[in-house]
Amino acid sequence: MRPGRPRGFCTDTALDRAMTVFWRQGYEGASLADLTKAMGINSPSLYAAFGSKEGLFRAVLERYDQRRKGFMDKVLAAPDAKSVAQLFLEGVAEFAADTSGRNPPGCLLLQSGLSCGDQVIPDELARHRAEKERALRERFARAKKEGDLSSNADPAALARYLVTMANGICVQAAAGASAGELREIARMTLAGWPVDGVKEIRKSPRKRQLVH
Amino acid sequence: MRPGRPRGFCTDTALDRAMTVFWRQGYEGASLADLTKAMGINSPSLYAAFGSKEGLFRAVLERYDQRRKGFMDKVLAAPDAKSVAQLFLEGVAEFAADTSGRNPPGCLLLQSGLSCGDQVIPDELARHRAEKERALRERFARAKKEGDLSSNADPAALARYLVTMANGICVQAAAGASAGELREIARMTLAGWPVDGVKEIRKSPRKRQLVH
DNA sequence: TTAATTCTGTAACGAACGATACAGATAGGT
DNA sequence: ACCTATCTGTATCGTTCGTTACAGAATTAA
Repeated sequence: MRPGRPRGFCTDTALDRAMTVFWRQGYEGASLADLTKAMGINSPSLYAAFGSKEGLFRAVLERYDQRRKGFMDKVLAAPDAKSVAQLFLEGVAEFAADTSGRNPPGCLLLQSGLSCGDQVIPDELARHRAEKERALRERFARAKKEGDLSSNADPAALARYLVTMANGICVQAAAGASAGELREIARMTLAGWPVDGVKEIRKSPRKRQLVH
Repeated sequence: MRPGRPRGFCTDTALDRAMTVFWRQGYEGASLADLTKAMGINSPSLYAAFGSKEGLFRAVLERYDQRRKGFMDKVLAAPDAKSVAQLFLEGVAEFAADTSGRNPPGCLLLQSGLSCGDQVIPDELARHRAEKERALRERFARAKKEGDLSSNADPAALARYLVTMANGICVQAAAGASAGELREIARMTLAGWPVDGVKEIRKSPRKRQLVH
């Protein structure tokens, strides 16, 4: 064991509590006073452990990814592209509306800093979101090779479409939408799962648009 | 004319410049120094005209709605529900990616304060977004009465679905998505315009889900 | 001209911000 | 027991925040 006085708090617990504050108030709206109070520590302890407010934030983001990894793994392990989409969207809808735990509604990767005085924060968050899009894209590319996605499907477009809807769902959740409403949005999206639609629109785009 | 020294700046121009700052940096990330510099005035002028930072922000929101009213009117005037959806989503995609003017990419109603230390700001923004959802909902209810939307369609769900996707598109735009990518997302959504899908899924939900 | 009114620029206010200096407390290594 | 290393709490740092006091400039009304 390393010499010196041992740390008097659990790092992960502290990060979870800080996460709630960033989630609810955003990066800039979360003051050091708010954070230290929620984490149950004083600022010198915070700075010794995480270096700075931005350092704490990055640690929170890592912790978040770690906590969400199980979900993404389950989604990516689904047997086919449509199931991946379904698990993803329904899971996001469920997660975004779930306030049973410590988490506010919505998604940390959106709420904590869509815009900031310092562009570094939104950029970092966009990178984390893009990571999930990349995972979906690669999963769909595999699905295409394995044949459960048609040869003219566009994995990149499908992944972008899904994360776009997922982000929209999170925004709705942050604005107070109910779990039922979010589930319905996911269901509507999946009902129009665009693989067939894209094929169709390429064959006869005008006709498709005039059908009601 | 009212006595006293006349105002030395154009209110609307000042609001437009302030809008850009709020849009890019968010409500809390936009300091008074940033705002007065962009607006080309000193703080006493700002406070005389708008009362406070929050007052300025609310004036900016009104100005934003005013500038976007033409778009929503055009959307709502479309002849049928599908056209409304198409004009709305394609318009949002175009608008969110358009940086030819002063506007940053994305949407002010999201970027300026999805989360804040003071919950009043996110609430106010959510109210403005909900207003557009309401307009779409009422338009779809009319479409249902007029018969160009099937009798089992849900206007509220359709409106919620559309604004959810629109918000997602704005998030993607803020993260740097290209106009082409956003247009494609809009196209994919419209290709799966869920009125048919909802009808279908109610008749045979299991079957629909197994088709790839 | 004078009085009344409103806006402008300078300069500064108290409060809150993120970040730290420092001394005391608590551990391991020898 | 002693030195070194790390963490904790108090108390405070300089900066920036939103906001305003004040005096001078610019206008109308009489």
